[in-house]
Amino acid sequence: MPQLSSGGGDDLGANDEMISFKDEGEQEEKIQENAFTERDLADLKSSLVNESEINQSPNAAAVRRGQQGEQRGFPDKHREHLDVVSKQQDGGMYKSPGYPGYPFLMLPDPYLPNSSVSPSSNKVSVVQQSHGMHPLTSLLPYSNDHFSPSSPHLPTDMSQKTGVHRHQSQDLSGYYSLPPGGVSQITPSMSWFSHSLMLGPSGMHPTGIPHPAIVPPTGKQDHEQYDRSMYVKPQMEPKREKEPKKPVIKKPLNAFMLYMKEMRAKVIAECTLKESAAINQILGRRWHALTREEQAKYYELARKERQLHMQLYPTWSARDNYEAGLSGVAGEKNKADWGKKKRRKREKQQDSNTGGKRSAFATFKEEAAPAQLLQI
DNA sequence: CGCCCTTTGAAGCAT
DNA sequence: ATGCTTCAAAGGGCG
Repeated sequence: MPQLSSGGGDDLGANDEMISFKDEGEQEEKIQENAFTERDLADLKSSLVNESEINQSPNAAAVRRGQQGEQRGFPDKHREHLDVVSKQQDGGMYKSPGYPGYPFLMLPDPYLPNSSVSPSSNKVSVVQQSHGMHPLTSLLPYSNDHFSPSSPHLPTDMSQKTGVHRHQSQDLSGYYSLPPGGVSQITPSMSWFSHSLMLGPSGMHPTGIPHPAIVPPTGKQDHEQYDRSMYVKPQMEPKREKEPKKPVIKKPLNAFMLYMKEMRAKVIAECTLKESAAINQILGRRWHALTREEQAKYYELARKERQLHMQLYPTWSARDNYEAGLSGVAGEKNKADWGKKKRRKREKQQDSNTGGKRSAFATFKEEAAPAQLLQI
């Protein structure tokens, strides 16, 4: 996470990051900044008054987030808050989940332990949603009641302590049919997860059907790729003859990623841009413009995804994907590649510090009249 | 073909 | 403890 600016004054941290952007969208930027500064006081107050405003004070939600510093502080604060909340709800987190619509809670009965699952339903679910449509999207728009304990869908024994244990709970395995040894055998990755939740238990279905989350370790995995390879054409892998590569369990999506997934399509529709880098910039700005309450929804979702991810893959570590890289194979070569990548990044940073050449994309941004984007 | 770009946040690693 | 790095998604651009 972006390091919290320790109150170091610049709270518009984004400014630095957005310099080139600012040129283009100065007007909009100003408007937004003003709005932020205006909100600052109120924001500060509200945060001092009650960090649980999310649940308790809808009005406070109107208070928008302030400058970057505070914005950056929020997630942590909020996380604390969420922890508190989850502690409060504990024992009840999955018993009475805050999000009725959360995939976790959307497990269709057929996927519950004693139910049978029709292959067809599985197949359908498996199809990647139209791009930009995160499976979670269906949960959104969230309403306040997303935060109110309510769902009866989950078994009481799903409850857990806030600090989610890394070991497999019996209950879960019951629901997700995790193989006893674990994770290495099931490898849904996160789209994964949301998918799995909607589909039913786990990437590896009780029936043994793999999940789209299981990312083939063949370089950049996109959904299409694993949707196809994992579900549609299981037999269509001529290359695969080599040796079964270890699938990659992907990182759970963080709040912003979830937000992006949901909003991307919308943004793309609103402006005709397709370039992800540009879209992401817009989304980043929009993210900052969200109210705390709005963001809280995503933080909460992300937290739940992480928890479920931990439960599904107790032994998984983000580190696995470090060394494995996108290839999914943790070998010497990949370690080497990893090193290269690392080096590249450092070089890049040095470059930018020393006023290195600008990226082609920067140029694109300037030329592409981002005013259009900024409006969005 | 495969990396880059771009965003934020989580997690791992290095100091 | 703090700061840096990588990786999550996405898809056009580019060498």
